Amino acid sequence: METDRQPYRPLYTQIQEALVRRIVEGEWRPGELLPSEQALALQMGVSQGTIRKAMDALETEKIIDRRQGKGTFVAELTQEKSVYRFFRLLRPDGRRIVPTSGNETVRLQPMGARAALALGLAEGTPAFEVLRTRLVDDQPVAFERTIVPEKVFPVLDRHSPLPNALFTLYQREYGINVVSTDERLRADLCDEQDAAYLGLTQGAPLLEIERVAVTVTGERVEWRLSRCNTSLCMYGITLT
Amino acid sequence: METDRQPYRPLYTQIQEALVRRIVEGEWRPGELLPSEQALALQMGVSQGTIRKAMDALETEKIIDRRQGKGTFVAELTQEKSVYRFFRLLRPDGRRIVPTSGNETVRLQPMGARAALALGLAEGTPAFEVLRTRLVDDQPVAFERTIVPEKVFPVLDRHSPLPNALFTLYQREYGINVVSTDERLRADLCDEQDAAYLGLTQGAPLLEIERVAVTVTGERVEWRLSRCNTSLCMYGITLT
DNA sequence: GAGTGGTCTAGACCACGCA
DNA sequence: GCGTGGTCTAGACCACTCT
Repeated sequence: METDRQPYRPLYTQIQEALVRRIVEGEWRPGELLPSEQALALQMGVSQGTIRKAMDALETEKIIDRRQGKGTFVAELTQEKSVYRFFRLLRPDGRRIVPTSGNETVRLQPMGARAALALGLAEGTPAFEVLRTRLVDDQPVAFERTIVPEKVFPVLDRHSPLPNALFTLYQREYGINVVSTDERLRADLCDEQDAAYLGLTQGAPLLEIERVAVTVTGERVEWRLSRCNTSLCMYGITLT
Repeated sequence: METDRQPYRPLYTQIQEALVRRIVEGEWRPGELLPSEQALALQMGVSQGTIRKAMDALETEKIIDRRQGKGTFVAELTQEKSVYRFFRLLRPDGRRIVPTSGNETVRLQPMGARAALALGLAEGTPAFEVLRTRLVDDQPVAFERTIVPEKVFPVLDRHSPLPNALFTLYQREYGINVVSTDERLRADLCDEQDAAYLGLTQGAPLLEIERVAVTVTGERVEWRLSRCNTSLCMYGITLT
C-alpha cells in the first residue's frame, strides 16, 4: 500500500532554505562570517558537496559573499554595490551615474492609490514618503518619490539624512534584505511639479520609472516613482 | 629556474570553451543531441563532474538545453522562447505582449552614423534596414528600425516575410547565435515619422529603446531602434 | 530495462589570504 | 603553515524518458 507521494525535493534545496531561514532570523548578521563549509556539513549532517551546491544558489541570489581563503560572509549591501546593482541610469556617453541627492523631505502620510496597488496594501495605509531630487554634476536629472509602509519601517524619519541607497538602511536598521526590483518604464510629458523640480519646461519628454522592491521572503516593501530628464541621462541594461 | 607563471585557469573553463567552439563551428547544430556526459568525459579525458560543471555554465548562458532522461541539446531559438527572452514590452495591465508586425519593408543601403557607432563599424557600410510596425490587438504600439551589416547577413531580403523574432532567422539561416542585448532607454517626443506610423500627434511622449545584439563570440551584429507609444504599452523588467 | 541527466558522497589536491 | 573556499575525481544511487 502506497501513501501519497511527496514531490521530490533535492537535499541541497532544503539545506538552502534552512540557511536562508537562519540568515533571515538573524543567526548571522550582514557582514558576519559563516561557519566553514566543512563545519556546516558536519553540523547539518550532509556532505560538503551538498553544502556547496546550496551555497552556490545563495551566492547567485547575492545572499552570501564567498571569498577564497577567507570564508563565506552574509552579503552586506554596501553603498557602492547596492547603488550600482539597482540604479540603472547612465550619462549620455554611457558612463555610470553615482546619484547624489538634493532637497530631501520625509513625511508620514496615508499611502496613495498607485503605491498601495503596487504594494498590495489598502489605500490610506500609514506610510513614509521620501521626496528627493537626483543630481549629476549639480544638475537635477531625476525627481524621486519613494513610499514605504510605516509598519515595515517605523520611525524612518529619524534616520534623516537618508543614505543614497535606501536599501542599505533597510538592511542595517530593519534587517530587511531587498534582493530584486520590478521596474516599469514609460514615457510621459513634464508636468508642473516635474518642471519645478527638474528645471524643465512643461511638455518636455520624461522617462518615468515605477519600481517595486522585493525582499528575500518575497514581500513588496517599497514603491518608488522616478521621473527622469533623459536629455541628461538614460536607462541602460543588458538582457541575457 | 621558473618561467612566467600562466594565470590559473580551471579545467572546466577550458572544457566549456572547447564545447562552445565545437558548437559555434557547427559540429552540433541547434536542436541536435550532444553526446552524453559520460561519453564526453571519456572523449575529453576528464571526469563526468568536470563536464557537468562546464555544462552548468553553458546552460546558464542558454547555449544548451538539458532534459533529464533525454539528453543535452544545442539550444534552439524558437519563436516563443526568443520573443519572450528579449522583448520586454507589456500591456498596461502587465500582461506580456506577443508582437506581430505590420508594414514590413527591407532595403539595402549605407549604414547611418548612429547604427555604425553602436556596432563599431564605419558609417556607410552596406547594410540591410528593416522597418516595421509592431501591433497589439491591431493597434500600432511601436515603430522599429533594425539595421544589420550586409556582410554578416547576406541576402537577408530574400527571407521576407521575416519572422517576428529575427534572432531565430539569424540562428537558422546564418548560424549566428545572439545571447545578449544591450538596451538604452530614453523619452522623446513624437516626430512627424512617428506620428505617421503610430497614429499619434506630434509632441506626444514616446519611449525610445536603442538595442545592440551581441553574439556568443562577443560580436555586435544588429542595431535596433524602437519608438514606442507608452500609452498602450510599457517596458517591464526585474532586476536581481 | 536501458540510458540519460541530477544528486549525493568521500576524499585528494590546488589557490588564496593571513599571521 | 594553516584554514578557507575552489577544483577534480570516482563511484553510487535517484528520477525521468522512451522502448
